[in-house]
Amino acid sequence: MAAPIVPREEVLDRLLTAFREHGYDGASIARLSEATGLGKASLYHHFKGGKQEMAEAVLIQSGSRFASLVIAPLRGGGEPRRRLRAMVAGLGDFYARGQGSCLLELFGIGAAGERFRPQLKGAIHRFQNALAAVLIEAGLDQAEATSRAENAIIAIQGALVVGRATADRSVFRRTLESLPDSLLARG
Amino acid sequence: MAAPIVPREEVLDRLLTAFREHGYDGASIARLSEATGLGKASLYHHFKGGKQEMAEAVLIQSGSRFASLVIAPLRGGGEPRRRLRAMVAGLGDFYARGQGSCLLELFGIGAAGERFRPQLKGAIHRFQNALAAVLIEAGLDQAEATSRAENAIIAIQGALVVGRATADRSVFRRTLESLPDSLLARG
DNA sequence: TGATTTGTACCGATCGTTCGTTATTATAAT
DNA sequence: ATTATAATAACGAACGATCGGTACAAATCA
Repeated sequence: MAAPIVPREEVLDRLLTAFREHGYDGASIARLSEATGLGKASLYHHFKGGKQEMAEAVLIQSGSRFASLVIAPLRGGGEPRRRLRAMVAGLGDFYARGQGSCLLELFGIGAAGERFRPQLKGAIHRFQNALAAVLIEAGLDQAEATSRAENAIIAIQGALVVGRATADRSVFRRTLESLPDSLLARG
Repeated sequence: MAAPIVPREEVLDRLLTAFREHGYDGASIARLSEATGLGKASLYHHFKGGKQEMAEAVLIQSGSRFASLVIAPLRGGGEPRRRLRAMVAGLGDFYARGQGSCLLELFGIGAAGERFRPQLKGAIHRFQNALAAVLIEAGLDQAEATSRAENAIIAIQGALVVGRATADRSVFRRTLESLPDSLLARG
């Protein structure tokens, strides 16, 4: 069998970058072809479902990367605050320090929104549950922990949007830095 | 002159809705034509600059609507908390209670991002300044007021993203409701 | 009438997708 | 060890449809 010139993981990486830069609609097959170095026909060889399957594959890879970079540190041992700081570091990596848009935003728009909603929904709830579990461990009751976890996710998404619109990366950095304190604050 | 069947404001309204639903790239001229009830030629007669001019006009109308629904209540008289609650009501209207995406997100992506960044940036700063002014009046120092105002904007944008991805409108409502308290909290 | 708004047809470019074909390579048969 | 087979990987070219945009004449008003 013929060996792939560029491994699948690398292809998915480049697809992710392209989707992040242009959104689902804006990322044309021509652009995805250029971004991956694969011809259009080759892309369809690997993703028979076309653009939608490419997006789904990118979502899956992105999900497992999020799991290892962000969720895993939350589940690890140690003090809650320490784990939250590890999560913050993971978030910084995952979002390329604020430069990378979130697929939640990009795939939540238009026709893409309907198609990918279940996966987006699942990703958000997994994150929220993992985060709330740490807060409960830190002494908060279930309702408060769930609420704060949701607020944290909202803050992360909002910081990405505002940071991108203003071309100011410090927004994202500052938001991340404030997360552990605001999550664990008493009251 | 031949009287326009549908007034300009109404046309802009429908364009806004279409842009909100599909994003800049996803909103094709055909869709915009269908959404407005105007033929392509009519659209190009009113917006000689094409799609970009339509988007700019929508941004301008959206900006002035935001000014009257959200900014104006902040500048009005009365207690700070009262004004913040009026702002929250205005935000609910402006974003159609969370159903309408924000042009900040939609126009911040891809090619649209570069074109509209100055206007997005300006809109954010006007909002932030008006919000911070109220907080300063309520006794906060400049730095803290500016920071809280930014966090509020981040929360609003984040709530729109998360609410859309999860198809849960209560996220936006709850975020709005919590704004006055979190903005005015002492500490 | 004269100015303006609109519908229709059309443009070249690009969209997502598929076709037909050629390299490359692991496996099976000789 | 050599050959044949089958599978995978890659490509250029083209598909019909739609893209954003334009030309122009009929229709609609003052």
